[in-house]
Order: sequence, then C-alpha cells, then structure tokens
Amino acid sequence: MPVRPASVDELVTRAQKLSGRTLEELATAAGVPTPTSLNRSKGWVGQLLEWHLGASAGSKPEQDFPELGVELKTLPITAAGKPLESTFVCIAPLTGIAGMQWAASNVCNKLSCVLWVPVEASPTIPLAKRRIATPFLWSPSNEQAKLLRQDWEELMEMIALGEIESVTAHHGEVLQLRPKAANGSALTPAIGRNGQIIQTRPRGFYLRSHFTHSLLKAFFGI
DNA sequence: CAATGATCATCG
DNA sequence: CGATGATCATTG
Repeated sequence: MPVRPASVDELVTRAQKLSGRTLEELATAAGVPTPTSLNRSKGWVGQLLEWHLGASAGSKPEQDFPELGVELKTLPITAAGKPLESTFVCIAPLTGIAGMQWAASNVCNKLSCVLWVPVEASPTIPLAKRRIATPFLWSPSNEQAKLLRQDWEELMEMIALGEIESVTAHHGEVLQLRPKAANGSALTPAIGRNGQIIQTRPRGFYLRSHFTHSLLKAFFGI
C-alpha cells in the first residue's frame, strides 16, 4: 500500500501519473480483482483511487486527506469529457441545525479543495479497459462559492423549517438534496412541519453534473 | 443506523 | 435521454 503523500504537490503529482492507466492496471497493482460490472460494486473505482493515492480508509465525515485539506472525488465522464452522474458530497444534517453557518458546514469544508479524478465511464467501454483522465486540483472561485452557499442556505433553511418532505432534487442551482441510503426503508430523524421530530429517508448533498461539467471545461478548455 | 465510496433504474 | 429517486457494498 502506498504511503500517504506528504504534500499537496506530491498528491497531485502522484494522481497525474495515473493518467492514461486503465482500471485493470490499477487493480492489478493494488492486488484486487476487477469486477465484471459496477452493478454490485458501485464504489469500487473510488476505493481503488483511494488506495493508489494513500487516502485514509474508513467512514469518517472528513476530508480524504485531512492533513492536506484535500478531498478526493472521482468523476465519471463520457469520451466527450462530460460527467455521467451527479457527485455525492456528504450526508445532510436533518436535526440540530439551528444557527448552523455555511463556513462551518460539512459541504463547505469538503468542497474547499478537491482533487478531481476524471475516469472514463461510458457503458460501451468494459470496466477493465476504462482509463484515468487527467486529475486536477480545484478550489471554488468566488462566484462558485457564492452559488454553493446560496443553494446550501436555501436547502438548510427548508430543513430547519420542517419542510424536508417538500424538498426535491429540483431545488438548488448547483447543489441538490436527494435520498442517500442503502434502501427505501432506512429512516433517520428530521424536523416535521410542526416542529416535531419525524422519521424520513436520509438525504445527501449532490453536485449537479452541469456544475462539475463547468469545472472540466474550465480546466481543459471548452 | 450512519458514514464512506458512488451508480442504477425508471420516468417524464 | 437527462434527471430524479432508489439502491449496492462495506465499515464501525
């Protein structure tokens, strides 16, 4: 297993050396088998990248490289460089959110600095043959940070006001709220319409694909 | 159950 | 055919 990178530069350099490698090559180097399909292994690509870059494992609600202040995200893209999916950011808090500020939020923290690793993901390419594109480091511009903050504040206000059941993935310009659970029977406490505690499906914050697409365009040109 | 890693499957 | 809502594996 690779040692943890000592600096952001080292992390980025190591990530960019993975450009052009296939998932099969990376899996072999990591000593793990390549699944025939992602159907039952949805997080496999992300965990493979974590292994190669020396990210901390486990399920901590923190950045992947806390000492570097960097979050790692894989980004499934088409041959044309367009994201195939929205990007999960973190679980949304549904209780105990009185007075919560954007700057102290998990979303703001995770997105303050992200190492994006685009990966070929067109269904026509066999999983083993999919290649890593060029990873790049990103921090929100003032304009991007403003959009994220606006969406976060809108969504969190609805949650705080007990309107969680009225929130759909249509809310938010770049950041959306969607169910995030192993299945539909998972329940977690939330604030109800009359301020009481209700049980609802856990939600997560996701970045819309048009937002991540704009990041790709900014780094690789229109 | 809740957090991590996400993609799948269906609908409009 | 893109987006929403649902789901899969794993760990603690």
